[in-house]
Amino acid sequence: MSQSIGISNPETKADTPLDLSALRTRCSSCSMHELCLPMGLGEEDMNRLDQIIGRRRKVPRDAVLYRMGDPFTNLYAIRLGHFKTYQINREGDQQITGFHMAGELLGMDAISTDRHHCDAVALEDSEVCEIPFSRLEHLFSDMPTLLRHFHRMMSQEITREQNVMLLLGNMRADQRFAAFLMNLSSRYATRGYSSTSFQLRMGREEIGNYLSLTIESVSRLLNKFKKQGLLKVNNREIEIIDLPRLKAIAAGTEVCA
Amino acid sequence: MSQSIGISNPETKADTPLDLSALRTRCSSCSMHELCLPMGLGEEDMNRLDQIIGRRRKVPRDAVLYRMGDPFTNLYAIRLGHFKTYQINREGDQQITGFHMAGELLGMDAISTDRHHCDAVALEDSEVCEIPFSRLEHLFSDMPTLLRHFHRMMSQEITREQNVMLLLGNMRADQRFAAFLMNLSSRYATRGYSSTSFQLRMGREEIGNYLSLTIESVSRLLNKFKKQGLLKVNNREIEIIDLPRLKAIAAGTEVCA
DNA sequence: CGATGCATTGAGAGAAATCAACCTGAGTGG
DNA sequence: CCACTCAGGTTGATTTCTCTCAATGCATCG
Repeated sequence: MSQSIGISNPETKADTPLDLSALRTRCSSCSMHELCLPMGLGEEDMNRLDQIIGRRRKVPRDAVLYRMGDPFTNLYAIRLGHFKTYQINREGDQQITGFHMAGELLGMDAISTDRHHCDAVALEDSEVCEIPFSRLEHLFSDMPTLLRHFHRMMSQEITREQNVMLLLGNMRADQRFAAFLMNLSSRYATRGYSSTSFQLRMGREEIGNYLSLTIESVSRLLNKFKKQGLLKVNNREIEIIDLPRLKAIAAGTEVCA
Repeated sequence: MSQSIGISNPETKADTPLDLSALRTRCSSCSMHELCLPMGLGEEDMNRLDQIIGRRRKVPRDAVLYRMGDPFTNLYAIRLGHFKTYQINREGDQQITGFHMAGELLGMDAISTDRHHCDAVALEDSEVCEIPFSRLEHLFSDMPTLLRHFHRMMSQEITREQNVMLLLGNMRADQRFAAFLMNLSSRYATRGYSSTSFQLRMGREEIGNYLSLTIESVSRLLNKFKKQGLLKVNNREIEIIDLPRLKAIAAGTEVCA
């Protein structure tokens, strides 16, 4: 379960010149740089940010990026792939607190205590940029644009969690599930992917855990939505047929008999 | 309902010299300065922070400090009193996202979009310090201690919300309520108040809303805890008798028959 | 091929919601 | 002073949504 992550970076292999590989991993050439930390930075500032980034590392599926209680040294920007974060309570059961995709920042909850407050695990083979927080702090003093965007990202995390609270607090099962799908849909859209056709990177159990539903309930909901012609499902492949109605269900405007 | 807040500051009355009133409202003389934004600042830095703080203003009970959608210009540090923040969904029902007390910062969720994401309402007559965010940002560049603590406070808000997610996600009614009481208890303790005897500043309905329970359930739980000798209740007056057992219930270690 | 992991489907149980009645105390006004 | 209202809180009976338990299906894999 607690698979450790190798330091291997296969990109530095024989036939590729070193600087080319370095180039490929720079912020400026990353497809996420308009969403991620370097958003809005000029070329020079982006280079300075590049220089403090420890390394880009691969995180294989199911590997742990960090664990609750680990000392906090780095933030992680997701370059590629998907992660889940979850907390574990004393009873030993976990609560998934979020699913995260490329362009998002992991680890901000650790700043307050210098220890990570949750586990982060890759849902598929992924890549992250390691951002040493103390070095990032040094940049803040003369890169106000960077600081401002960092604050926006933290604030965004706060509102994201507020929305989950709303979801867990006052939504019925069908609303929750619809809201979950709508959320994925819009996040894929901002990343330039299809908003109506995508693959779930997490299993039913993980969806259920996140939404506080049982795996059975998730299965039943998926089936109900399918029967009502709202979407097509094939294992983890989702195609949304009736986006407006699904939105309406998520909003509570429409009830799903 | 939407009571507007007067600009009145009764402290500038005749027999009190102006600078004395100014002195009384400075960070250095505020009992919360070891919890609040100025934590860890030297005298000089604290003065600089003082200078950008717009005004200290009174917020009467039930008055709205800000409303969802309002443009974001200030953060608010609570000097005195209690607030609730809540979101409203399209169906019109509200979800309380937090109860906030002196020393805490309100409005951080607004940074990401420059609009407030929730309403903030005083639960009792309260006082806040208005902190113009753009002026605060100017201070960051040469007050690293301030910036660092600001980051800690944002991070703290993220972990606070994660804990609520855990609460809403996998706790039973009695656990939620016990966890709620334990949370208040420890927060009063850090503020130098009794951890076992305090007054609830919110009604049963607000507690229920926050914990996603009905008002009836809250009432029954209160009664059950009372019968089991865990606490004494008198309207909003709470006295915790068996703190360890209440903690155990919150943790799920012990079940409350 | 059975084994294993994940997903689906059905029947029954349970925790909390809903509905409804009632209590209590503060405030109001005759 | 007492009757009245009204909001907030309590208590009891019933319902409902989702969970739990159990069986089954359906892929992948050694």
